Order: sequence, then C-alpha cells, then structure tokens
Amino acid sequence: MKELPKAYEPAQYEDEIYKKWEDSGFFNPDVCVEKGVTAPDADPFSIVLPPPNVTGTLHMGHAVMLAIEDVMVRYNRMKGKKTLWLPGTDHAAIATQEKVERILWEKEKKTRHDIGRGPFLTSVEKFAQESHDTIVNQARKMGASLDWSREAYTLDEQRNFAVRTAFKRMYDDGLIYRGDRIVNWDPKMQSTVSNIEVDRKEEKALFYYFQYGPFVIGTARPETKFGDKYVVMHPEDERYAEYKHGDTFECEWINGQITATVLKDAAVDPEFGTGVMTITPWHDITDFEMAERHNLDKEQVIDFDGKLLPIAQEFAGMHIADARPKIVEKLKEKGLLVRVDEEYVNSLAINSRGKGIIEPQIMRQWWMDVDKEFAMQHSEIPGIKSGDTVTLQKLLQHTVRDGHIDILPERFEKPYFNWVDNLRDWCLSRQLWYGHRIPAWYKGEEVYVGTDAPEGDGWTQDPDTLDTWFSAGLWTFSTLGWPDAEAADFKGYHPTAVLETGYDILTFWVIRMIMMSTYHVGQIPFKTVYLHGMVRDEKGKKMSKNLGNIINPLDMIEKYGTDATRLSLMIGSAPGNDTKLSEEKIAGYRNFTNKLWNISRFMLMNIDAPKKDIGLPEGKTLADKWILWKMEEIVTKADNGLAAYDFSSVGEALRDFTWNDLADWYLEMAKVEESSQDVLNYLLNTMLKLWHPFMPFVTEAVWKEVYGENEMMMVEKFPEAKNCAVDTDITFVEGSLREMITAIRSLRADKGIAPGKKLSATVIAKDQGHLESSAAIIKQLARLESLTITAKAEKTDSMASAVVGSVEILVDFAGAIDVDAEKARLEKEISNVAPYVTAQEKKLSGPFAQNAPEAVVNKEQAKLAEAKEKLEKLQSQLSSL
RNA sequence: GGGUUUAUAGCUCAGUUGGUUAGAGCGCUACAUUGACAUUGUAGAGGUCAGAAGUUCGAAUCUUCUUAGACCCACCA
Repeated sequence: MKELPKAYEPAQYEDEIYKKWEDSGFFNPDVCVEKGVTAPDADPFSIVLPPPNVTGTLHMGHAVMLAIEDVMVRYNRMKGKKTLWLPGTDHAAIATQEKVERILWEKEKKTRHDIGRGPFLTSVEKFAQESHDTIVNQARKMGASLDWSREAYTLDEQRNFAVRTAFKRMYDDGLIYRGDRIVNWDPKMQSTVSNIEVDRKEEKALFYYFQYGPFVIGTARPETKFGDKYVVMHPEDERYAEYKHGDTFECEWINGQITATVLKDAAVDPEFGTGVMTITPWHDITDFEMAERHNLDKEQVIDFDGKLLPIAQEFAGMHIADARPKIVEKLKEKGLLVRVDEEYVNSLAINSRGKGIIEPQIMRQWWMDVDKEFAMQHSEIPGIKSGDTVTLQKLLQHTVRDGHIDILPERFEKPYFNWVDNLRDWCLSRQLWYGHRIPAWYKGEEVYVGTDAPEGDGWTQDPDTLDTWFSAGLWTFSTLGWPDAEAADFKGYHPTAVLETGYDILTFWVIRMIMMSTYHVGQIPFKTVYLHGMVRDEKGKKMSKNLGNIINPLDMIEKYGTDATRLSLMIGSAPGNDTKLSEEKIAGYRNFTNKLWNISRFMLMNIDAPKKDIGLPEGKTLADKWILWKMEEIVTKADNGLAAYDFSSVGEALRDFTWNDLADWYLEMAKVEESSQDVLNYLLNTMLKLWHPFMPFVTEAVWKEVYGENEMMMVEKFPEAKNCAVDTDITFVEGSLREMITAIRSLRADKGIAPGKKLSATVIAKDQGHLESSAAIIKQLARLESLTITAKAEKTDSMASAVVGSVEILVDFAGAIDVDAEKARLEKEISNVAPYVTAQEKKLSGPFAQNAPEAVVNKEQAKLAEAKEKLEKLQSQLSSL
C-alpha cells in the first residue's frame, strides 16, 4: 500500500519530471524505436513547432500553441506512432533588428549606421541568443515534449544553405526576378516592407481641391504633386467628354507654367472628388500602375528620408510634413486653392513593426512572381503531375480547393482564398542587416545568382537581406535535411501531419509554406491546418503592456502549476475563436489537478500491490459494472475526440467523468461495496493515461510514485475501448439509483435535517431486485438508519415523500412534519409536472402524432406515461396529508 | 465597400444532422466537516436562448431582416 502526500505541489515535481523525460530520449522518435516503445514500421506523426521569434519571452499565445500541440503529440506518441515534434526559433529579421535598434537608441542614442554593419550584427546576435535561451527554457516549463536534438534556427548555417538553394532554383525557373517597381518604403527603418506588413490607420486629414488648368483636382498629399503633368479621368465621364485622350494644355502649377496632358483611364472613380486626378507615378500604387499602362515618365519627388528633392525647388530638402502647409499656402496665394474638405478620412499606411509611416517609392528590388508559368520538376501532389505547367498561385489554389488540406475551422478557407486569389508579386528584399543575405552578386551590369559567391574578382554581393517569411516558408522541410532529398528525416517525416498555429498568421506563414513546399519538394506540407484563437483578458481585451492586463504564463505556472495553466487554455475554447482568460479559471483547474491527485491517493490506499499492466477486469458489483461501462464510454469519447482535434470537449468530458462519476459517485459507492482491487487499479491506470496528454506532469508524478522512478507514463499506450454492453444493472445505477439517493438527500436538506442524523425510509417499487442489492449503498449515501423495500406501504403524518420514475420514496422524519410546508412542497412539484403532462397530451393528440417519425412519437409517449405516473403518485401523496 | 464571427444563468462557455421540461464550471445561498481531498462534500436559487418575422407537427438549432460587439480584406487620388 502506497501513500501519496496529501496535496499535489506542482513545483516539487515539474522540473525534475521534465528532466527525466528529456534524459530518457523519448522525445526523439528514433530513441523510441531503438528502445522498443515504438514499432519500427509504425506510421509517422510529425509536427513542426511554429518557431517563436527570438525577440522576447513566452506569452499566452505561445502557451496555447505549446499546450495544444503537446496534446496532439503526446496522444499520438501514446497511440504508438513514430512521433516527431520539431522545435526551432525564428530570427524574425525585421522584428529583431527593430528591437535591437530601439534598445541601441535608448541606451546610447546611436543608430545602426553609427556603429556599422559588423558590430551591429554582433549585438543583434547576442540579443537573439539570449532571447533564444530564455524562450526555449520557457517552452520546457510548459511541458512541451519537443525533440530538442533536432532543434533548428531559421538563420543557422543549414537553413541558410536551404535558403540559398531555394532562391537560386526559383531564380533559374524565372520565379524570382529583379525589377523596378513601387514598394512600401519605411523611411524610419530605411527598408521596404511587404504589403502584408503594412497596417492601415484611419485618420482625419485635410483634403485639398486645387485648380489645375481647366480642372479641379483633389488631393490629401499636395507635397507629391510637383512632378505631375498628366491629368486623368474616366473615359465615360460625360462631364469631361470634350477633353480627348492625348490633349495637352498649358497650366499654372506650384512652381510655374507646365504643359499637361489629358489621359482617360477606367481606374478613375468618377464618384470620388471631382472625378479628375493628376498622376504621381513614383509615390502611389494606383498611379504607378496607370503610368505603366500608358508608358508615362516617372519622377522621384521625395527622397528615402522623406525629404523633398530638387524638383521641389524652393521646398527642396524640407521634410514633407513641414513642407505640406507651405505648399498649400503658396498655391493659395496663387489663387489655385479652390476649397478644403476638413471631414476627410484618410487611411494612413504604417509599418506594423516600428510604426514608421510608409512612403511609396519606386525601387529596384527582388520579387517573387506568382503568375509566371513553370514546369513542375517533381510532384507528389494529387492532380498535378511532374512536368505539368503551373504557377505558384495555381498551386496554392489547387491544394485547398481540391481538399488536399483541411483548414480547421473550415471558415478560414475564405480568407485563404481571398488572399490567394488576389495574390500579388512578393517583394523579397529588405534593406535590413539581420537576415539571410540575398545570394546575388553584381559586377557592373552583370548579375550572378548562386548558392555561393562567383569565381573571379570584382563581384560584390547584394547588401540586402530576405524577408523573414522566405526562410519561414521552407520550415517544414528545411528542418528535415532538405535540400538533401535523401535525408532520412525528410523521407521519414515529410509531409507533416498537421500545422497548428494562430489564425493571425495564416496569410503570413501558412500560405508561404504551402507555396514553397509544393514548388520545392512537390509535396503538400501538411494534411491539416489547425488554427487557434487569440488569448484575451477576462474582459475580452487584447493583452498588452500598455493596458497592463498581461497574464504571464510563467507566473501562472509558478502559482498554479503547468497542468492547470494548460487546461485553462484548452477547455472552453473552440478552434479559431478567441478565448478569455482569467486567473480564477486557472485556479479552478489547479483545484482539479489536486482532485486528480487525491483520487489517485485514495485509490492507492485501497490497492495492496498496484499492477502497471492490468487488463479490463470483470465487474462483479453493481457499482463496478457501472463505472467500467462508464469508463469505456469515456475512453471512446477521448480517443475519437483527440483524433478529431476536439480538445475542449474531450477535456470537459474527462473532467466531468473524473470529478462527478468517478470521484463523487463511484468512489463513494466503492467505500460501501468494497470494490475489487483490480477494478480500482484498472480505473487508476486508465484515468491517468487518458489525462496524460492534457496534464503530463501530475499524471507522470503519480505514475512514478506508484510504479517507480524509472517508469514512464509518457510512453505508455493510450487506452483502447473494449465493447462494454449495457445491461439493466448498469442502467439502474446510471438512472434510478443515483436519482433516488439525490431525492432523499434533497428531502432531508429541504426539511433542514442535519446531514448526520439517521433517518428511516421506505421505498415502494415493483421491481425490488436491484433495490435489494443496492440497499447498503442507498443507506450509506443517503444516510439512512433503515430502509424498507416493499410493494405497498402506507404514508404516515411523519413522512415526506418523493417520486423518482416509477418509484415512490417515503422518508420518515420521526417527529411531526409541518403539514402546510409539506403540502406546499408537493404542490410546487405538481405545478412542475402537471403543465408538462397537459402540453404533452395536447402535442400527442395533435398533428405531431401523424407527422413526426414513429421513434420520436414513441419516445414522447413514454415520457408522457412516466410524467403521468409521477403526477398521480404526487397527487395521492398530497391527498393523504 | 466586401467578408467572417459573436450574442444561451451574474461571469466563462457546452448544446453534433431541427425532436430534453435548455446543460456545465465559476460565482451566489443554505448546510456539513479528524477517516482521499476545504485546492472538499451535499442540496439549492438563477435563463422569454439579443429582437422581429417566416419555414415546420416541432426552432436555441434552418431562412430573412434588425440591433449590438469583435475581427479580416480592399490601390479610391
């Protein structure tokens, strides 16, 4: 007999247990095969960890991700699959560099240019390393069963080789090109950013109307207008029918007379402003595209620091923010300002990192072409053969549209297609220092792209780096040995089973992985995409430093334990939906963790020699038969639910089973019936195994306490449901027995009788067999001194009564009953049942009986019969008073 | 401007293809307590399922509209 400590103290077990797991090597599937816990020919189950950025510390978003993925992984490992969960971190080029630049400025008032590329990179790397160490250890605190022997970094040497290889291949296929196009330029960070990294902020702005020759044009940005010499309107706009495409006119503008040309283009919205606009191709995306169509001159007006160029003449060198009012003033003096709209709402483009205001510029950058046709070198994608001509966009559309990837929840297919169907070329190059250097070299006009520097003198490498999502896009296979397509890991674990991540990075990352994987390795990188929601505070607000409402997962782990923290993030949240988290919720699951511990503790006090491998025993007593059936039911539910990624409802069902059925009912009954030790032993083992994926620490702690320090719950087999037929014994416990006990307890509470006081009761029933065999249980749980089971009995004045199903219960409260109170209680009960009986009779005599399916009608009929019987009994009890 | 999503007990959420007298946890009320557990047990109160109309024998569930919130996408100068 083994006795556990009275309360579970997570802090005393967790770190030690994690170390034991890690030392065992079982996080590594190869070791599992080697040591015989996994069959060599078992199916693989692999997941890559969405690599956390090396910019900070673990937050609740990471915690949710780690909790959910660890459940998937532990479940599949216990199911005997060759399970790999591959860890790594992301260099997050722009985010990391921005953070270090900010620290540098705050501490030393220096910019990266002040200290130079080399020393700056050294300090970024130092920061990244420290941040990496922190976050990786925090992942361990979460209990994540990651195979650390395979840990990768998006910017390490192996990944860099994968990036260079991928870049060159796509360049050779014409999918990566260098071109002068309009980009989002952040003058603050001095880099381009992709469309997806631009946030929009609504802002009230002044909207000016200026006289431009015979037209009135509207603009919110007069400072861009210096070079404008084209005026454009919709071809079908009647108001301007007299002006023909190609007409020219002289007009007075900011810095004197200019010659302007009339253009007609359908991109102009006649409803907006005056329906006439001038074109500024260098600083506006719409204008740029129009200029391309009409082959117009393009001229830069604003430099890369946001200052006006010499074309602005007297305003040259001024920052645009300062110049704007002065330009308006000048136009006003010239009499060209027609009016100002002060209610205009402008959507300001802002860099999501660093918050610089985006200034469109035309620059020579590296791009990925999503419309370019190419021949698939190698394809294992259903519906696409090697050699087929496709585009990157088509690959993205095909994989999801033809059902080769399931997105959970399904509704996220809409934003997926919304993004994919409107895909634009992807600007790959960044003027950042931290990141993968673009593998391109220049000599004069010559360009060389390769995995390594070209032979010969005079070549200089492109100073720019790649968008961080380029290397992230290769993640599912660059972590498995690619570009070596023969690598054992790649062959054994790609494609992965499921990609679990937050819905907020569906477009950033998931799409890029599908694109890169289908192109480079001809495989769909995962079968399922599971998207979790954001964790918000208890009021539904985003957690942020400014609001001071951050719940730090590590604080919660320290206070309530990892298992409780994990449960609070998984139960009560649906995939794709945001969840509200409060400390009380976590505390609630801490209580449950302790409950589980104490259930184990109690069971162990009643098992002489616990057996680790114990099969399904035969239940002899009523309670045993019932709980074994109940247990098989929950095993089935858990197994199916986990396979279907239904973590919340599995967790909830397990908790209800454990706390209500097992602890509150079964164990109380077992105290009376003295259940067999084998049954207790089986229940204990099975309960721990079912909970292990959710609560790895407490289950492992109990397991080791019981079976020895060298035993590993983690690699035990997940329970498999046996068929357990229902018989009348089981239905009796499930229904009547528990209801009767509750009814007696309820009567007692209602009468204000102390729970300790023993009473006598009489039960009137037709079928007395089950009652006889459970008399001891009823007496103990309902605290009765004597129980009479009979077919007929008379009610006396000292008795209160209740009806459960077809059973009548009379409880003798010795001493006289307050007849009025008893009447009131019975009347209340009758007023509950009577209207139901009436409604039910009406329903069954109406069209319902003709139209509803027979099974449904029968069911309703049975319910009516039961209610009627109950009503009659209640009425006779009432009249006997 | 398009699209998604949420609305069920004071709070957080379940509620499978329409068929229960609508559930759970927390909180609340009353009572209990040296026998696994106060990080506990027992009993209870609490809901016109946001509103309106419709489909149906039958609607929390399906349809339409309305209201309120959250989010995503979009080049309107």
